[in-house]
Amino acid sequence: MTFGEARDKFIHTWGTLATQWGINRSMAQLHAVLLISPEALSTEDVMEQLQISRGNASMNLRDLMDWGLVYKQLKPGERREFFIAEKDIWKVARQVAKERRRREITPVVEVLNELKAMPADTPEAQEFQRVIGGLSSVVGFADNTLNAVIKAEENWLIGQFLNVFR
Amino acid sequence: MTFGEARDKFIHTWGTLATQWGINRSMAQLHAVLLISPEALSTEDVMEQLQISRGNASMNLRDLMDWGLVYKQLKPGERREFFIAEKDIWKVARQVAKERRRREITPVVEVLNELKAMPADTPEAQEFQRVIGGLSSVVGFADNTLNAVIKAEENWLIGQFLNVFR
DNA sequence: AGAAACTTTCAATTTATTTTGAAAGTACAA
DNA sequence: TTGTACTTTCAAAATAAATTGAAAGTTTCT
Repeated sequence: MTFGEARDKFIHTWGTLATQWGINRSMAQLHAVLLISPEALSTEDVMEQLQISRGNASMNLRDLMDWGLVYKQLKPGERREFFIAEKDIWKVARQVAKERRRREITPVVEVLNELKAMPADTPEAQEFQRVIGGLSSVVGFADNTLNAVIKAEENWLIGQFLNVFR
Repeated sequence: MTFGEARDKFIHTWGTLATQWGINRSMAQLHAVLLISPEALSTEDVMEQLQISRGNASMNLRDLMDWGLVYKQLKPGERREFFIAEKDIWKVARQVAKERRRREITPVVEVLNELKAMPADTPEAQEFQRVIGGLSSVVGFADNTLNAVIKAEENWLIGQFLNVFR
């Protein structure tokens, strides 16, 4: 396997994983390209490397910046903008955990808490409360796990689950 | 809020969360309906409650059974099939963790390991290896966390992250 | 064997998401 | 203030995903 093949395989694999978890493929692939690039890249660069349009690149780069995963870099004497990815992978993980928690988990926790306040006065309502309660603890676990990632030091996290292996 | 409104809100919220994490909305809503139903439901029942077609119901019920989240139940004297959801929510969580790990995480771990074997003989290849290495440990953490859910007792899991809160 | 009561499949359709590309916008230089 | 070199926006087009519904399949009963 040549380096080019390895790079393409990585970009492809990362895009596939992303779509399976509800993230836009182009955004993930753009991120992958920037992650493995030693230098900052221009919009033209990523357009060419991924064969995507200017509009697509512009919008997804902006989303990546919103997620705190990519920074704009201005080079002196250059009018166009360059982009560079956050290189600390654990910081990337913390950032993703933070955003997904904020956007997706927190709203669900709020709805579940609201629903918990409903009376359990019929068999249906009783079963409903049982399910809401159970899901609350599962979602709470997910929420806490994301929180752990957000707040944790890298070493603590890596160690945290090593015992699971042996 | 009436019970009907609460039920609808739950079904809607669950469907939204699912799509955000790459799971089909109908499948999640079908699951929600079965979860909160005290008795097993027929295909007709769920078709009516969610206003979906027979084909849609049939395919998604099959998927739910493939995921190990729903069981077929035959009633004596009834020709048609009834469906009942796994009621132990932590078992549901274990099952989902197991399936997503198997379908989505494991293949990525394999590709990352394959890519790790590439030489780091140029600046590009060196940066590439740095990224692959970092992602391996992040994906490894996710993999271990899912594994913990899969293997753990409910009580252990709930306790595991309580310290994060205080 | 045939009919009744159901379930499954899948090509066609609909809906949702992503992508494009050109117009509009912005910033700088002359 | 005009031109140049860019970036952003967004309506339209393309693509992907989900859904439908009717035909085909299955099982059970007579």
